[in-house]
Amino acid sequence: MPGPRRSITETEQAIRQRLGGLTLQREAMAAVGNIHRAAAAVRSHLENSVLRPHELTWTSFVVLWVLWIWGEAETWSVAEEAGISKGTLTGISRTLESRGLVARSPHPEDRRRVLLSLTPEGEKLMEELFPAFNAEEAFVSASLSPEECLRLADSLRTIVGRLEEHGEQRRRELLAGEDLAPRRSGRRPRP
Amino acid sequence: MPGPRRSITETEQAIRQRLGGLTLQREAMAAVGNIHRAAAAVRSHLENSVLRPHELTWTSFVVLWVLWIWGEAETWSVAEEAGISKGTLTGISRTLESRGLVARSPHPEDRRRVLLSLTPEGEKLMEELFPAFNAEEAFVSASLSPEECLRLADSLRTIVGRLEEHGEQRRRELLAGEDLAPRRSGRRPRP
DNA sequence: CTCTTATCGTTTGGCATCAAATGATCGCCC
DNA sequence: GGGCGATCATTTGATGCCAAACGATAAGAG
Repeated sequence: MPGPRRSITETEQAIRQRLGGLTLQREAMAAVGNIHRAAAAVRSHLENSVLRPHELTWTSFVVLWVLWIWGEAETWSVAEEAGISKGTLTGISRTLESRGLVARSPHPEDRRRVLLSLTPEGEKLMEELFPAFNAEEAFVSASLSPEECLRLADSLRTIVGRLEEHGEQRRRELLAGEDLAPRRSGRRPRP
Repeated sequence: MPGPRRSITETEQAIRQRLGGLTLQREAMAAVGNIHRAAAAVRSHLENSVLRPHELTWTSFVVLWVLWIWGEAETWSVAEEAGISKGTLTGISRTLESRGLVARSPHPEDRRRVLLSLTPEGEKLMEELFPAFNAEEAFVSASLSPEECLRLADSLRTIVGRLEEHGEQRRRELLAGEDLAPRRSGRRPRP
């Protein structure tokens, strides 16, 4: 563990000094700033504890989880439920299929679509893994009371819901006047 | 926008059905499950609104932010403050340096270390960009009252603090008996 | 001084991730 | 039933990201 670490409180004091003159939404800044930090910390902890022996990443676990909860489902729906893009899901599900945890089958009525489901081994893994995963969820939030956990979850849901509902329009408004440089990422059109 | 989307509440009903027989920490699950979701949503919104015209990712913005708040700092400290690994910071700071936003200078007393700081252009950018960034932080959390924002931030800080304090020991305990396969990622020892 | 050990930042390998392009297939209209 | 646009999963290219290996330097022991 490296030496002198600045506490979060110290950080916020430094911010206050630096921004003393500016009007700003301090509450919003505190909330948003900590969401990403907490997400990274929790993800790292879970990947390096319960998921590590099974060589699963956070994302591949979430995909298994979605299939466990919802049963057989179409890929676009799994991607949305897991919060990843369809392209990412293609890679993840290929990996999980090669490990025998996930099965892919063609949609009976539409050959463009693909259905994903857990194999029996996948089910077995989740039945064994999920209690351990949940125990770690409990560990990371053990300093909060159940009521605080629910309030936390509720606030986060509110934010997600707001972005799902109004985010796209907001971005359109903000970027209306801009002419954006083409993104670096993404496939190039063939010449 | 794709068609029938399952609401979060529907999801949680399905979970209850699937896990009806298992004892589990539902509050913890709700909290952890939503942290990652909210973080991804917020990050995506900010990258695709205020950060997009400046071609900054979330992470590179955070690095600029840390340097803006703390001034000149050593790389390990910036990495920790930004919540990324040293290796990632190397790439980020190289990019930011090539764009003239960040300067690197050798430590006066130890030639292994490197000091990072904002260039005047970097400073100028942050003075202009931060208010817009903060306005979007306010937008994403506008459905919450200031008190709810503070409570949210506080709960998240509690989780981060707990993991910083007890996470490593917990992982050691959990993995004590396991013999882990070597990780897929990471540099290979030369033969 | 020489040797060893610790500690920097950087490099490297592998996966995750996204968005746009792409090809396959479907639905519809005439 | 032939064609045309919409919609699906996949491919592709670039970047983000981590952890371990690595080279350079510092600090300590004898």
